Amino acid sequence: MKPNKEVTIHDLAAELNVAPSTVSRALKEHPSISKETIQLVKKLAQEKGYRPNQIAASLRNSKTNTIGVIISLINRPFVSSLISGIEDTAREEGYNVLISQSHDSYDHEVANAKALYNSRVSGLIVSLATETLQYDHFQEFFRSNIPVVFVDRVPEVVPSHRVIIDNFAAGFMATEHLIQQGCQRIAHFVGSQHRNVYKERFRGYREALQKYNLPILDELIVTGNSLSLEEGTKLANQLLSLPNPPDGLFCPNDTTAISAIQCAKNRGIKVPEQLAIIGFNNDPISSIIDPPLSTITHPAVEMGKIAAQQLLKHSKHKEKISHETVILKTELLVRESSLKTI
Amino acid sequence: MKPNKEVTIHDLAAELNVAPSTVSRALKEHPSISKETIQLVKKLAQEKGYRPNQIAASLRNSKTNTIGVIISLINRPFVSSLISGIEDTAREEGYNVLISQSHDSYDHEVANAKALYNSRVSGLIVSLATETLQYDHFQEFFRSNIPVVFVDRVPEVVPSHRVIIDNFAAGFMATEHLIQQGCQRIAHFVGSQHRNVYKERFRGYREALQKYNLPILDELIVTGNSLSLEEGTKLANQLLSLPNPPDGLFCPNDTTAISAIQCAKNRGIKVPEQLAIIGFNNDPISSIIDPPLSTITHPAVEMGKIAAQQLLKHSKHKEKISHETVILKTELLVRESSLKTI
DNA sequence: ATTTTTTGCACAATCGATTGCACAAAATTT
DNA sequence: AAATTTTGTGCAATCGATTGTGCAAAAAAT
Repeated sequence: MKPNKEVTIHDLAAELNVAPSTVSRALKEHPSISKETIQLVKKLAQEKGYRPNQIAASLRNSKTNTIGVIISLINRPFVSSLISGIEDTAREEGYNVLISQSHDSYDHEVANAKALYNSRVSGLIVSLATETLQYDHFQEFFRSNIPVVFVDRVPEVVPSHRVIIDNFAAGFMATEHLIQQGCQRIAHFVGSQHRNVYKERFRGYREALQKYNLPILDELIVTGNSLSLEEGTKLANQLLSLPNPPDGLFCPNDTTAISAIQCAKNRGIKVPEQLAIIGFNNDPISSIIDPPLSTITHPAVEMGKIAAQQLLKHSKHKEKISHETVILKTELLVRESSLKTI
Repeated sequence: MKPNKEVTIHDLAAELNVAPSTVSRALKEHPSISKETIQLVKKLAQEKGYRPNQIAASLRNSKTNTIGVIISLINRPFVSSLISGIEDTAREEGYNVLISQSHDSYDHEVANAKALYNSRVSGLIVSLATETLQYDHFQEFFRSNIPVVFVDRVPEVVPSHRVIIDNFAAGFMATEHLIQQGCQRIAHFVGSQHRNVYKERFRGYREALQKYNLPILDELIVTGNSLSLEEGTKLANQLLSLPNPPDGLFCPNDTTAISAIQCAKNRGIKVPEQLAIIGFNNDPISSIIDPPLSTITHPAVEMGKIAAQQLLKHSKHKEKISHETVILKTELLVRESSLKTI
């Protein structure tokens, strides 16, 4: 008994007095191999516990059956749901998933892209770092015909496969909802304007105000970067310290919306009566906080699934040209934090 | 210009009129290669954009520099933090991270273990599925001397590397805290008794009661399985419908503690005055809910980092024998949900 | 000026699976 | 019965990096 040794096709071949090539083909049920041989090979493979060595196959085929993923930080509700969707779909199809975090840093993103490229991933799913402004680090993938699918935070200039939501429509919808609740002075936390998601949500906000003939006031538009809980608190305090504070607030994520709710409570400002708040993402926390947070649903798991499906489709069929963009549905989820009337 | 072709050491070798083996050694600064040659090779490698093919190296070395991870569900605060820690540490060391979700199913866990084994991971980090009762699917790793590190939810019978917290002490601490707040009838949501984490927390609960001469009452001990938000609500309702309801509750996770708080609020039961509640994990949500939830801190990110470090250590040094167990600190985090006295 | 040691590099096998091509035996056609 | 086609396998090269062994040239020792 030599338990440490892996069984290879050569071992099987030797035992059956056939060539390794025959074993290889038999295992794949190649038409030019007789049924009997196929039976024989498969039976022995089973008995001896043969496991195909993916590495060897990968080397030979220059294909790894592995999907690389670059995201900002796993440790965020939206992101972990996204990955969950990717992983489920990929594994069903026999693909592995290699993940890497950019920590929202451009340098990390570049390094991770290189590492994944060197690992010869079959495809790449990327949600861009906040910092990223140029996209040269994906060129090698394009050149090598390795499909890249961008999700959620996508480049605006690079033609590419994308799976996104309609951030403009969602931003518009959120703002319009606040207007319909009677808000007159609606504030907005602006995220990094390099990123489509925040830029578009902001645009939706502005267009909604215009449609209803409300002024766009600079003092009500405050700019954030990380949009973390801490930053949200800072921004909220800034707004609520205004001589004429807002009566509505559209936050581009739930995290800062939560900050705002807490900040308002601390200051004795009633939500939604004095300040109606709506967030974005429908994080689990949004339904827990008091008052429950109105928000925009974001189909994170589905987005991951579809991104993986797209990737596998392009990976298999080698459809090089068409750059597909899939736009997923979002919905306005009205809870108490924005419900002034009734 | 043929952009699709990858540069190999053979290309470099040909151009410099040296052997591929020399190039290989030069790139690794092997002592038997002259400084000048090393310079030359590195310069050309740089110029031609040479990228080592990990696959080829993996095949040759039977080492992939890839860590496999099996967890229940990425999409949970504790788990995503754990992975985040693993990924950061692994990548620093030049390792890739391959993730897979068991969805708390034994069958999935087995399938994932096989898939990762076939992918020839250099090591495996596992947090067991709730369902898992036997551990044969890890035998191949043990036999092949591939290090396996269990984290948080670890097998009790299999000798192995582990990174855990002292669940018994934590459970004791949480319960003792409630007792010290004056609770007399302390309830507990019991998780799956196959899993060390829930078993030990439960044991801590019982021992604390005994130490303070409080009775262990069956009616106050209700058993859950998924310990989800929904299940928590069900269990909480069950408890609060008792003729003589509890005045304290120790939940083995924050999720069910949140359910309990909301459930109590809905029934007009005051937390913590009528029902003091403490959770476990210190999920982000725990500080947001009203009242803020007392809980036990769980160093998820650190746990991931240490698990990865342990793995890499064992992977590199081939220290086969010693099965190390690392126990991380947890702390009682008292917030309002359990604070009866001043 | 020899002999011995050191230095620097090349050769060739190896990791395990894949695949184009060749080729003998069997089946079919004339 | 001879010629042709089909069927089933084997051979050998390939993917790209690694490494033990061997050998010539340069350096050091005699």
